[in-house]
Amino acid sequence: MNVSMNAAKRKSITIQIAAKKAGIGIETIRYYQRIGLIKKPEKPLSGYRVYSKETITRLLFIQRAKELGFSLAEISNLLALGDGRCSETRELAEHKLELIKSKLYDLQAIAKTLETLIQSCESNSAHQECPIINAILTK
Amino acid sequence: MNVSMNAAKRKSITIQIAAKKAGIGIETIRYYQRIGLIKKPEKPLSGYRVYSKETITRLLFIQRAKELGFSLAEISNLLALGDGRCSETRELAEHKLELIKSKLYDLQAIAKTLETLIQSCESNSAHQECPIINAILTK
DNA sequence: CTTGACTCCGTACTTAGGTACAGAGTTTAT
DNA sequence: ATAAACTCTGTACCTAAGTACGGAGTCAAG
Repeated sequence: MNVSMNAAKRKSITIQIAAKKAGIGIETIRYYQRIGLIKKPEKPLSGYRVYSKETITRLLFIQRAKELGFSLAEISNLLALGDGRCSETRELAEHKLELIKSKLYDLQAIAKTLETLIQSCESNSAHQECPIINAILTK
Repeated sequence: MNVSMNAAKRKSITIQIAAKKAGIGIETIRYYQRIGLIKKPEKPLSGYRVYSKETITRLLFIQRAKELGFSLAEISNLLALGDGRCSETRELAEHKLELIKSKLYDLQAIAKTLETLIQSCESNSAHQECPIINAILTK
């Protein structure tokens, strides 16, 4: 037991701390390691793996990109691109934006249809055949 | 071999024909049977199951409701409600509409962010650090 | 009457993104 | 020095909505 070990003891980032900092679960980190999205820190001959700030940053990047609708596979691509291939990154983003816009369009149509159905249901005070069921049946 | 068998022979609806009419795959029909979403037609002691028009209607209903964003579990509920419980049907539809609206809202925010990122990337003619990567990193 | 197409049934596999757990080792606190 | 808490590893399990497959039976045409 020497001085450097004492220093390490005080603040080395274990997987639990890394998970907390990144706002995800431990098992999720292990899962990301399994699929190669992040790499495992080297394991000291005996003891626990220690996580670096870079790994935390990477985990936060992954969270953020997920919020933007990227899949883990796409995030993997983004991370592989890194700096210097800005145009490829942009292409990925543009493609994803197209998909999102198309999804938006579909969802808007669906919402509109549902709203119409609900309205017709509300004005169905006679409580006859349910207009929603009927409308779905007779597209 | 009698007269009624001849009549049946000419146009009985086998699973393949049912699938075609409903615009889905055979295996999907079997899957719906497995999860109890539709029931199997009675099987003649020897021979193939014959599908009724009602089943086709039900399959079409399922397709249509799926397009409206209902899950198979929800569709199962819708079908169980049937007629006479219009208000329950309306509640299901209203709940689903809320979910869809919230999804819409999220997607709009995502699209806006992505658009901004792509624009900043386009004006990055100096080809320095990729603004998209940076922006995701420094949320 | 045989061949090819179709059906039935049960089971296993798929994708995406995790989540859970058992058993062994390690570290920390008392 | 020992118990509690944590980690590591591998493997199994989960949801949703199918898809695939193997083997046996059935049906229709030539």
